Amino acid sequence: MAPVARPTYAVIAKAANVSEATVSRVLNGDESVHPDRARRVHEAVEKLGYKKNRVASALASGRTGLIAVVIDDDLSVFSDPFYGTVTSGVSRVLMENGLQTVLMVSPVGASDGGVSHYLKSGEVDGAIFFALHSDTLVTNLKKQGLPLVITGTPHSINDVAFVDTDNFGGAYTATKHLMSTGAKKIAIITGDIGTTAAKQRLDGYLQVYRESGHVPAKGLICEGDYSFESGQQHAKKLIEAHPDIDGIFASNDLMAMGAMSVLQDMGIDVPGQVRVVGFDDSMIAQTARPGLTTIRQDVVALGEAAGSLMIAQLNGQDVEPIILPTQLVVRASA
Amino acid sequence: MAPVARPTYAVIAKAANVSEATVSRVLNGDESVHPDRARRVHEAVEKLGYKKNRVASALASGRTGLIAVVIDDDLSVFSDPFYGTVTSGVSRVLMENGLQTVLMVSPVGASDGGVSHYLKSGEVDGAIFFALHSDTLVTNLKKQGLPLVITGTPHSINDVAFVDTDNFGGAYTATKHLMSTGAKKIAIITGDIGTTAAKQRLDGYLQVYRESGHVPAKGLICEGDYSFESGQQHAKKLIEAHPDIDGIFASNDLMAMGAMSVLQDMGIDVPGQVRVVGFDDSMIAQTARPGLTTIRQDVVALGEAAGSLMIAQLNGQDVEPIILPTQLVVRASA
DNA sequence: AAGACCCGCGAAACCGCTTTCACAGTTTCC
DNA sequence: GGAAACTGTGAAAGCGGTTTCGCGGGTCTT
Repeated sequence: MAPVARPTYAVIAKAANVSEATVSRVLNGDESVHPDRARRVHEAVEKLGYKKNRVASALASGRTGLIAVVIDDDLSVFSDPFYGTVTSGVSRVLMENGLQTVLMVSPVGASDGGVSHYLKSGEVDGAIFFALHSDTLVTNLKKQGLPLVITGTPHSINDVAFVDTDNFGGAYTATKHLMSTGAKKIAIITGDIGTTAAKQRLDGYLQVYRESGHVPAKGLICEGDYSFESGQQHAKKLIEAHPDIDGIFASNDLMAMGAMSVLQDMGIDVPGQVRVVGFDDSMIAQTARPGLTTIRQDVVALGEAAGSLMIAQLNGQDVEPIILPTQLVVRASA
Repeated sequence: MAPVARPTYAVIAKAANVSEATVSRVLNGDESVHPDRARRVHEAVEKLGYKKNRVASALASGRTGLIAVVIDDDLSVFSDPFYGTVTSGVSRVLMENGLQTVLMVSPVGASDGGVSHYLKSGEVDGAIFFALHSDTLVTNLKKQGLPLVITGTPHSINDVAFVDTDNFGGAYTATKHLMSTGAKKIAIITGDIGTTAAKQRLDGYLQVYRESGHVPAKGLICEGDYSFESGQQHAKKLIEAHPDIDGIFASNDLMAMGAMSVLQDMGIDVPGQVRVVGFDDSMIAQTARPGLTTIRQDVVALGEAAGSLMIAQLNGQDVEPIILPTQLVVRASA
């Protein structure tokens, strides 16, 4: 396979006139080697173009230099750029620290099955999960001492590192913005309420109402599922039941777009009659007509945060959850 | 780290009362072991919950079970869901074949640098590249005998496996559709012409003209760069220079959306006065108003094809490029 | 000045699996 | 009936690093 046999410690050791143990020490940054010898080793490495065999290194040391990124197949990996974007952020940070990203797109399910086995086999030094419906696998791995990071706030586990967007704050800002532009009767179309993100966004919305001293009228809170279609359906129902609605906060851009399309079809002016705010600041928010006012979350930064949390854990540091701020992006829709 | 020491061959061998060599044979599907002994091994494996240590296996056999997916950092990884989607398709196929995906998002550049080193170090059994600007690294690796697959048609290399969408056919269909719905003067906004995909789509467009016996008027061919803004700019210029244009084929949905937004701003009816067709059938095509007529490419299938081409090569089979068909999706814009 | 320590370094064991090699025990063939 | 050709199997030598252990020599104590 490889046309040129790559040099090994044996070769370097001979060239530098030291033992293999010393080569190992030098290459792993052991300070206790005499500078002269260290220099000789470095020169030999340089001259022979030596590159450590990571596999052999992994076997001997027990550290593979691989971090798994596990994406549940249930999630809408195929339509939502979110996962790819976060993962690229993760990957970059890991790479800068000499680690590689192993991507596992698979039904995660119970604590057996392929993914689980793989993770338990010690073939990775850590794992980064995306928001999962079940926590069992994670608790399981946690018990095994595998460094873990979760992207998205976990349901029940509280002793595991995680990163998330400030969903509450973002939703709060969005709703507040609707009010401050004059909306009085504001509906919310939530995401799949099984996700913590959807719950937190709903809470942010409710908080604004609470502070205003009012209570959202019955039926103003609709449970969507993050899809375009659910945005359409709920918008329709909302308008029929409450023709005087003047604001809609959708928990993601896609549902916001669905809602806008229905409103426009019904001849309702956006933002004249009804203001609409989404969440994500995805591509569709930018290309929409009218441009969709929305809450931007920095998805790359989310991935990078997840990566650094992993690095920190591998270095034995204690880690705190990271919550990233959001930003209101005002366009034409509200 | 691991709370429970995992069993090794030594343990299995003792339990099954055979040698370690035999355990290895059984676990690697060597037929020449007596069924009774094989059964004993399997029972021991089952009972002790044995799982092979892939690292040790990799060291001894030289096969890591890892395939790299290399995405050039130049590419718009962050905005375009394309890469994530393809990669998830790749990952699924590889996983089904007992391989893992190592994701490398990095500036690929010359034939040295991190990625290059990693790939040359024999730490992966193969690599899948996304369309790259430079072919040098690939030719280099090819020479080393590393199994390679390229997603997207490569520029110059012709002895390397690749998968691609039928860009020519898709563009041909798109343009033909514009003509068949009555458009006479059809412009094209191409993608970054440095990419083969953009070239092929342009060729498809030209082919329709050629067959119609006409020649596209000067200035009907604009070189965009796949961005929303470039769609806007070129649409504006086109309308100003040729007010009688009645069809625009944009090489991706994003530019098509840019064009549509400009047209609408100028008070030009789509599709009444100008018909617009995009390429990709991305989310924005579905959510656009009017819905964007476009060419669907099956991105997941593209990834799966890349994966299978890799598997085939690892099995020593000869492989042919795979070109996936496209499909016209008619919506309101044309 | 002698014992206690410390430091830098090499020998060698080890990580867990794969694969070669040789050896009995058969079977096949002339 | 004996040489030749197989067959199934275990012993052992790797794969290429990491890490423990102990040694020789220098430094510190007292």
